[in-house]
Order: sequence, then structure tokens, then C-alpha cells
Amino acid sequence: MAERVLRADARRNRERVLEAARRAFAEQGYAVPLDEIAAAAGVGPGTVYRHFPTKEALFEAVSVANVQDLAADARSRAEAADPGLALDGFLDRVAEQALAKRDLPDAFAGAGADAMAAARDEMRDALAALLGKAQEAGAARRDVSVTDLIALLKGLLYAVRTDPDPDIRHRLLAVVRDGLRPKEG
Amino acid sequence: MAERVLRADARRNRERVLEAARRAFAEQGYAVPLDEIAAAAGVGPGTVYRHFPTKEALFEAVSVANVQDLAADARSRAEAADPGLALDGFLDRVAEQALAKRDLPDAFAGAGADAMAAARDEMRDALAALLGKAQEAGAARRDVSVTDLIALLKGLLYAVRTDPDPDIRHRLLAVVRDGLRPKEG
DNA sequence: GACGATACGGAACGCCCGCCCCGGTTAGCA
DNA sequence: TGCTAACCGGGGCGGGCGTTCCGTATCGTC
Repeated sequence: MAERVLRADARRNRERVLEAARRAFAEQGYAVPLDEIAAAAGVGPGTVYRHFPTKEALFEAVSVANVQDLAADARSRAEAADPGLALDGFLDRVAEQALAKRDLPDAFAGAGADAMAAARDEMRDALAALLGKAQEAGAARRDVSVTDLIALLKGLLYAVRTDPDPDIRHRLLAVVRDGLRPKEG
Repeated sequence: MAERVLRADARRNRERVLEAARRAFAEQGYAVPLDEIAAAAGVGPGTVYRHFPTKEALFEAVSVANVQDLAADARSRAEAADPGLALDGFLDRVAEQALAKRDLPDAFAGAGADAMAAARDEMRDALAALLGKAQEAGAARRDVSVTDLIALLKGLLYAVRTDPDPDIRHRLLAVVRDGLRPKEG
């Protein structure tokens, strides 16, 4: 891993491509043609391929960034005073993102390469902390695991994405939130 | 709408194509090549196009059938003695189907033609009955609508589909089920 | 300011897949 | 059993998209 130094224009273009891809994937999902991403970045398709060996690699780079963002958010919320509220807030944030990011569910599903696996682990850890504290505080039932929570998030993302009405979103969140509460007794 | 009478072999082939499409879409989603469906049906691609003007039309025919099946199930459960259990049972059934039917979420999402709209309405009515009875019986919170329930089902389908572990499925169901219960108070 | 290395752009290639067409076959009827 | 209309099969066309290639432009250095 020699980490060759990029020329200034190369680095700039790489950034533009990433930004354009982020936007394009978020709006249209993986189906967006690569040429369109290139055009949006003000760049030829060839340039995209210089920086990312394949379309999937580009998508993965974007996905990793998205998941990392979410993980960072979860991490910071885990510090909050009220773990129950923190968990709720995180759910809210996830649902909100779903509107803008058609690709997020796919990002979670990505079986792919090392970087993605690392991001997934990062996410798992952050969620484990968040969920664990909520459970200790009696704000979340103990029979759900981090894996369950991730599955729940994926479903939430998908549901919100296909039904963008904010009222529905709030009600879905309410159901999930209450479903995560411990049963009394 | 003259409803021309089909020759015996034509009717048989139509049925084969539908069955093959049902299976293929269920296993691989909409992305499955049409030639593959034709091959599975023991038929040439041309024959598929004689019966369905386009690939999307074929998919829609399959989706309508799926939604109708589900609606029929919901309708019959609405008659049950315990509305709460009936609703739970239906959720369970939906989650179970998700494993075998990758295309179901898309089916719900289908904005398309008349037949689909009709099937959707059928589904709405059936769910309205099921949910309404559960609410009257105090087994479901009153602040969720049929639309919310459908969104929930879509999410559930997606989540279960991408994480086929039966244990996770049961836990997700538990969360959703408990989330649908009325809050005590 | 000139030179080599690096990066760029976009035309072109090949593949996949939805869809059409036509020569051959089969069903239904008298 | 023979005739006609309906139907079948699969080869082939066309467009879209991922990917590659190479002549040209730009960067960074001496």
C-alpha cells in the first residue's frame, strides 16, 4: 500500500466524482448510469475509472462514507444523558435520512469488500453501545440484539423511502419505538 | 373487451409462463431476464410476448395475483374470533412470505395500471377490516391507519428478506406486534 | 521555458436484454 | 382427413450501459 501522491487536479477530480456519485446514488439508487455521474462531476467516464476500478467500487466508497456518518452519529448519541431518548433520536435521524438516500438500504446490505466490512463493524459497535445503554436504563427490551436492530433499521429505511409522507414516518417511528420498549411486568 | 377464446395450447402456455414468472420473480426479483422465464416455462420468448405485451405487464400480472392472495388471507382472518391474534397471524404470514418472494415489496410499490390499483384497493379494504376489528377489541393502537400498516408491512418484508434468519424474523415480529399494541394509560 | 510523467476526455467496443418477426407447426372443425 | 386460422420458436435487431483505449492537455520540476 504505497499511497502514491496524487497530482492536484487528480485529487480535485476524485473529490468531485465522489460528491457527484453521493448525490446521484442518493437520488436514483444504484441504477443511475455512470456516464451521468461523470457528467454531473464535469468529467469524462474515463476519469471516473481512473479513480475507481469499477462502478461497484465507486458505489461502495459512497456507501462506506454514509455508513460511517451514521456510525459517528450513533457514537455521539451514545454519550447522551438519557439513553432512551438517544436511541429514539437515532431512529429519527435514520428515518429522516431515508428520504434523501435511496441507496442506504443497499449500503447496509452490501456484502462486499474490506472497507465496507470495517464500516459495518464500526456501525455495529456504535449501535451496541447505544442499545446497551438503553437496555441498562430500562428503555429498551433486552431480547433484541444489535443484529435485530440493524434489520429493523433497514426495514424502516425501506418503508419510509417508499412512502415519504412525514405523518406516516412519525407513526412508523412511534410503532417501532414503542415496540422496542420493555414490556411491563 | 371481447375476451377472445384462446386455443387450448395457448391457454396452457399462458399458464406455464405465469407460473414460471411467479417463481422466477419470487426468487430473483424483477431483474431476472425474460428469456430465462421463457426457458423455465419451456417456451420461446416470442410466446411470452404474445400473452403479455411487455415484461412489466407480466410482472404486474404476477404481482396482482400475489397481492390478491394476501388480501384473501387478510379477509379470511378478519372473521376470526380474536382480532388481535388475527392481526398477529397475518403479520406472521407476511413475514413468512417475504422469504420466498423477493418481489413482494415491489408489488406493493407498483404504481401501475388498473388491475394493480384494484388489487391494492382490495388489500386496503381487507386490512381496514382486520385493523379496525383489532382496534375495537383494544388489541391495536388507534393512531395507526391502514396506510401506516401497509408501510409497516413493506418494511417488514424488506427487513426479513435481507436477513433471512428465522430468529431475527421472530424478534422483528415481536417488536412490530408490541409496537402496534395500544399504550396503557 | 522545456521536458517527462501523469491525468483527462470522450469516442468506441462488447455485452446483455427487452422486444419483434417470420417460417414452420398445431389445434379445432367440418 | 384435410383445411384454415391461430399459435409457436428462436434468431436477430436496437438501445443502453459498463468498461477500455489512446491522442491530447495539464501538472510539477529542473
